[in-house]
Amino acid sequence: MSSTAKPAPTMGETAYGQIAGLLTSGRVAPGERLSLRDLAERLGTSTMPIRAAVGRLAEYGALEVSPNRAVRVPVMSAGRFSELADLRQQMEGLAAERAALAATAEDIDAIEPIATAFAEMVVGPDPDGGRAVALNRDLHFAIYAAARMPLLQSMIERLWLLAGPVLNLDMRADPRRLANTPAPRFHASALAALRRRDGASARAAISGDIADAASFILARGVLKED
Amino acid sequence: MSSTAKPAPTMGETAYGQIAGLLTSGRVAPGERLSLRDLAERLGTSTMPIRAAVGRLAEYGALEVSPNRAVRVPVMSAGRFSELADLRQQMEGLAAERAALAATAEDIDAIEPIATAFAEMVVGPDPDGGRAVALNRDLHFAIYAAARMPLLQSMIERLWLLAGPVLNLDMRADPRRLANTPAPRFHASALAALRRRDGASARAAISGDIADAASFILARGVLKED
DNA sequence: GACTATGAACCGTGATCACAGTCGGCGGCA
DNA sequence: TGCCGCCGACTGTGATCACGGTTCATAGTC
Repeated sequence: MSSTAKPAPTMGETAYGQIAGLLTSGRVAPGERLSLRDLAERLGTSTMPIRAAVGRLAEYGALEVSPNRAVRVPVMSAGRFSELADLRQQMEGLAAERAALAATAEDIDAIEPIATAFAEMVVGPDPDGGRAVALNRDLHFAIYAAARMPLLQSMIERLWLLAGPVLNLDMRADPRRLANTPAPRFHASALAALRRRDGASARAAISGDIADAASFILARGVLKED
Repeated sequence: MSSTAKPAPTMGETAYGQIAGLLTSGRVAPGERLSLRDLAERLGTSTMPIRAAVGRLAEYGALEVSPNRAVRVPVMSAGRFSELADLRQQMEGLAAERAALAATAEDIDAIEPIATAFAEMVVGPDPDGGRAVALNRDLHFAIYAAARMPLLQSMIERLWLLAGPVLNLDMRADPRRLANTPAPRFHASALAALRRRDGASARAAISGDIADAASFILARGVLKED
C-alpha cells in the first residue's frame, strides 16, 4: 500500500542501522577504535556489509578514518561541538519556521502527544535518560517533517548523528538534570507557534531549545579543548 | 607543509573523484543507468572501489538506487530543484555572513582575483561554459572557507554535488547567456560586504546570486514538473 | 632494569567467485 | 499481424582469499 516498495533491506542497510544505533546509544565511546572484522563477527556477517555501512557513516563524519585508515569513533572537541550546535540552531530553526507555514492540522495533532509525553516523563518519578532522548528526537523530527523539505530533513538527520554520542553521554551521565530542564517550555512554545503559524517564534523556540542544551553540555567542560 | 599527511589515496577515493567529475561535468545524463562493472572497466579496476565510491555518492543523494537496486543519475524535478535552491540560499548565505565576520585580509586578497577572473571571462569574446562554472565554484568556496566552519562547508559541498548536473547542463546549453548574467555584480557586492565586515549584505549578495541563477533555470521549464 | 629490535597478529583494501533477481529480446502461438 | 512467454545476459550483493602496512608484545641486548 505504501507508495515505496520495500524490497527486503540489504544486510548492508541493517548493518548501517545497527552501527548507527551503537553510536547514538553511546555504546561505543568517542575515540574507540572499531574493527571491520570484529563488527562483522558481532553482527554475524562477513565484512562486506560492514564495509558498506562504515563507508556511509564515515562519509557523514559519524565515523572517522585516520590517515592510517583506522576506523574510530570521532572525538568531539569543544570547537567542533560549538559549530555543530550553531548549525543545528540555524537549520532546525529554519525547519521549524517553515513547518509553521506548511503544517496541517493533522501534523500538529500528531506532534502534540509526543510533546506531552516528553514533558510528563521529565517531571515523573523515574526519568529514563534513554527514553527521554528518543522522545525528544521524535518530537523534533515530527516538527521538521511538517516542513515538507526532505532535503533539509536529511541534512538535519546527519547533524543528529554527529551529535548523538555526546548528547547520549550527557543524558546517561546525569539523568536527574531532566527534572530541571527547560526543554518542555521550549517545546510548548514551538507547538503554540506552529498553531499560530508564527514562523519567527517557532524558529526562536527550537533555536533556544538547542542553545540551552548545548550551553549546558559545554559548561560541564567534559569536551576536549579544541 | 600541510598539516594532514597524504597516505596515498585509495582507489576507492580516486574512483569517487572520477565519478563525481562525471556527474558535475554533465558527462552522464540525469536518469541514465550506471553499471558497476561498466564503470569498473572504464576506470580500469575491479568493482570493489566502484562499489565504495557509488555507495558514498548515493548516501549524499548524488546518485540514486532504485528499489530494484539499480543505480541511476537522479532526475531533478522542479520541486526538488526549488528546495535545493532554497536551502542553498539559506546555507550559503549563512556561510557568507559568517565569512564577513571571520575573514582575514589574506582571505579577501585571495578571493578578489577569482572574482575579477570570472567577471572578465563572462564579458570576454569567447565565454567558456565549463571554465565559468569552475571559476564560479572556486569563488563561492573561497568565500565559504573564510567562514572557518568546516561542517557547514562540507554540507554546502553536498548541495553543490546535487545541483552540479543541472547547473552544468544549463551552462553548456546556453553559454552566451553568460554575457548578460548579473552574477559579477552579486560577486562584487559580496566582496565589498566582506571588506566592510557587513554580514547582512554579504548574505544578501550570495543569496541573490543563487536565487537569480535558480529562477533563470526554472523559467526555462526544462525541469520535470514534480 | 631500561631500551631496542623482531616477529606474529591484525588492520583495511582490492580482486575474484557464486548467487538470486531483473530486464530485454527473440521465438512461438493465437 | 499482434501478443505472450520464455530464456539468456546482466545487475547488485555477499563471501572468501591475498596482500601490503601498522601495531603491539615479547625477547634480547646494553
